[in-house]
Amino acid sequence: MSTIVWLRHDLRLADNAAFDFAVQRGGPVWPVFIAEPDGPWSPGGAARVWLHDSLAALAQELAAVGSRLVIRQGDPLDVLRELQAETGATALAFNARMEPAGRARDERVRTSLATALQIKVGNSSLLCRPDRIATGSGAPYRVFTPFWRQVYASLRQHPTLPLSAPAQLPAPDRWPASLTLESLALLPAKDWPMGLRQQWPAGAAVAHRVLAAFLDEAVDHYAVARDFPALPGVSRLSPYLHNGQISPRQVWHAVHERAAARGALEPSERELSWLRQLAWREFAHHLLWHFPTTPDAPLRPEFEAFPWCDDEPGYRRWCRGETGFPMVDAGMRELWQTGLMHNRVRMIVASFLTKDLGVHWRRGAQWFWDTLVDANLANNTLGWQWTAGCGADAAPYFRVFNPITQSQKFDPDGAYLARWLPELAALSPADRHAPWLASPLVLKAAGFELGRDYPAPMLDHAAARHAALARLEQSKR
DNA sequence: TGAAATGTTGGGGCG
DNA sequence: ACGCCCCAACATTTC
Repeated sequence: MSTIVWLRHDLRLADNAAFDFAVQRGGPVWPVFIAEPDGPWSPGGAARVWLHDSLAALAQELAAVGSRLVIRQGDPLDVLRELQAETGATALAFNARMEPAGRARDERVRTSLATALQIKVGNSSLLCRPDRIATGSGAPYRVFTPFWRQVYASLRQHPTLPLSAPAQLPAPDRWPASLTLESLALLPAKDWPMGLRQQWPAGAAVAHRVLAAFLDEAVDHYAVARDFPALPGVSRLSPYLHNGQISPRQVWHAVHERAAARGALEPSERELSWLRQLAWREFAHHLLWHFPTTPDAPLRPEFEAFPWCDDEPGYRRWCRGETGFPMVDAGMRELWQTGLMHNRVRMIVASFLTKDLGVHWRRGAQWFWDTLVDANLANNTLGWQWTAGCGADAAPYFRVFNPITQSQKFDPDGAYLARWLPELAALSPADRHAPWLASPLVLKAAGFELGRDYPAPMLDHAAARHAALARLEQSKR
């Protein structure tokens, strides 16, 4: 009796069905991570850095329970075959992936190795398996609210506790060879903001501290504070959820424990407003599962022929945060420097790219994929199709964000703008939202020159909005 | 999980 | 006292 545990997006010991299976079964356990050849949606630059640090943390966690992390590289099926031959393992356990390429590969591994190994496929990355939830007519959900209602009802009816972490993992007598983490070359050679790694200490223990701090200090204000990017109003758990350093079930359970601690049977409205966001993650995976072409193709087929603009210079200015619209640029610079962008700002920059610039949402999705630490195919696809208006439960195409109004509304004192655009800090908070509208005398007095210290706006928003609506009209015909 | 255009209402200044 | 205009505030429609 011995088990290979193949780890991917479940880099934790607790609430991990694969480890649970291996320990229940008894005998030595070989935890293995396999770096795969680059495919179309293989991890982007920021995600690779994050993966590097996450694997290092996992190796330490494994060492603490008497085990190790075996690192290999190559086609997973070949590598797993080799490992079986080397170790004599009799079982393989892993947690199912939800994105199209991962599902196909899992299926290939499962069927190819089924005769040689006992295989356990767990489900530890979602609260609700996408194939176990459907509308009354049996179709997949395309609208969030009814989806959420069903998820909540079913979890309330069948609450499940997170699995506990094994206190000890039985080690084999002899460890197979392992690559070093460094040899995977996940860290870029140069030119990457080092702030990124300081922002995101990796590991399950950190993830649980982040969660605990959020529940202590912020969850009760979340419903309001989450829209104000200058405030510490959001959990910042998404990178940990993506890698599985914390599981959604652990998060769900922690909120229910918090409610139980004050004698409540159910979470408060405020706590639910946050769990609702966790359910958006479920919804995104639900959609990706049932509509696997959506990373590249619009869910709503009428958008296949949409007249997107090929504005390459505009796209580059957007990427660099040099559009001249402070709220857009602040978000893009936060993204580049930290690997994360506040969700409210994500909607604003995404609207700017797809509506004001008219650039295809896939270009934006690709940039986010390369720069986000929490880059996740399901969430990224949902978010971009939502903004572009071509997805499930999407904002109608004509819903165009005004980057100035949004800025005034959600960063009224300009603190977020000043944080990421220090060149605007000398201006009064009111003038930061649209410096080209400020009085020239005031700008001069502040020693600020538009075009020198900060770019002039690259377009006229009102005109861009009309052009966007005209493109919609054009695509209808 | 918008924003702009357009419509309606009501208070107050004024002749 | 009255009608008229202005305009802010709010509501509705439209993109």
